[in-house]
Amino acid sequence: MKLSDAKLKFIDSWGSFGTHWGINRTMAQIHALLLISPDPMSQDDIMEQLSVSRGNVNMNIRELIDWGLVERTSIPGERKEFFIAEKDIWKVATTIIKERKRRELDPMLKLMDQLAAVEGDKKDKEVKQFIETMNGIKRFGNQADKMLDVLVKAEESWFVGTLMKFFK
Amino acid sequence: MKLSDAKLKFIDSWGSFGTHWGINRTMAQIHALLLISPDPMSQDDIMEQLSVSRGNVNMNIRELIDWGLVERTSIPGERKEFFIAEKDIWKVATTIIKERKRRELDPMLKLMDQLAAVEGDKKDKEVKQFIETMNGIKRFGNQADKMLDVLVKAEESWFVGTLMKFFK
DNA sequence: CTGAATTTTCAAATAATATTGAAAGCAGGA
DNA sequence: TCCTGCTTTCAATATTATTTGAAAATTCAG
Repeated sequence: MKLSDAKLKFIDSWGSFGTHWGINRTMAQIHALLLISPDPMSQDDIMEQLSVSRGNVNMNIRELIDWGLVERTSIPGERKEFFIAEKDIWKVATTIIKERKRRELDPMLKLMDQLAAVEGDKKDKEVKQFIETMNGIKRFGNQADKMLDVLVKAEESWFVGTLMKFFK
Repeated sequence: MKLSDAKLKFIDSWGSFGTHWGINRTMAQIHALLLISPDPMSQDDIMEQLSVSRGNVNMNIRELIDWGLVERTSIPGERKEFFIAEKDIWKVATTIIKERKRRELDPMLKLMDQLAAVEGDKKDKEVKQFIETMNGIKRFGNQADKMLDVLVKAEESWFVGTLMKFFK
């Protein structure tokens, strides 16, 4: 397969992969494009490569920066802004985990805490099942939370070396 | 908070939580409803509680069964089918992990294998960065894959007891 | 300060996705 | 077999999410 085809295929797949995980297609595609680009790219470069509008690129780049996956950079002599992606996949993954945990898991667990305090007769099977479900989610969520914290803080080398050996 | 309010809140939140993870709102809501229901529910029960159409309930229930999160059951004397959700959150989570791994991670890694074999001069920085990115994703993906396999096979008690202690 | 280059915003248009509901399908009882 | 109650399908419709593009804002060199 030629590089140009492989690039297209990768960008396309990373895009659909993203949509299955609640990330919009263009954002994932821009990320893919920057991941495989050895040099910084401008908004115009991205617009051209992906055939999307300036506004779209602008918004999604901002989002990527917000997530900590992309950063602005400048090229001496150029007026435009350029962008570059974090290339270390381990860092990419831990960044995403950290952000999603903060944005979604943490608030969810907070809510479960409130809901587990529902009033009502704990002998009533409706009430009982509800509380049990909330507690189950809380328990699991807190475990996941702790585990992800450790994972995110761990160095890749430590993680791979020690944990993998431990695991089998 | 009253049980009725808490239920609504939970169903609603589980629904939006789902949409952030590539799961459709109604499917997540049906799952939520069944999770907190101590008794099996029929399609009609679900339609009524969530105010959605029969077709919608039917399709999403099928999907949930497909995922292994819900199963059909019957109530003696009743002609209708009833449905019940797996209540053990640990099992729910490992089922979801297993399925998503199979449906998304595994195919992605297979693709990366193909793409990493791109033809072209490995001295060329475009080719080099592309291959490095593919390899990075593969390496990470394979680790995640192995780790998730262990996780999915592990018993909750073992996992919590041993791994958590290890993790500190 | 001026104006050209660049970036940002956001209402409107478009595209993608989910939902409805009526018709078709199916299973069991009489 | 035919009827009845229930389930499934799917084209039409509605909803939600994404994208566009032109105007406004910003930046910066001269």
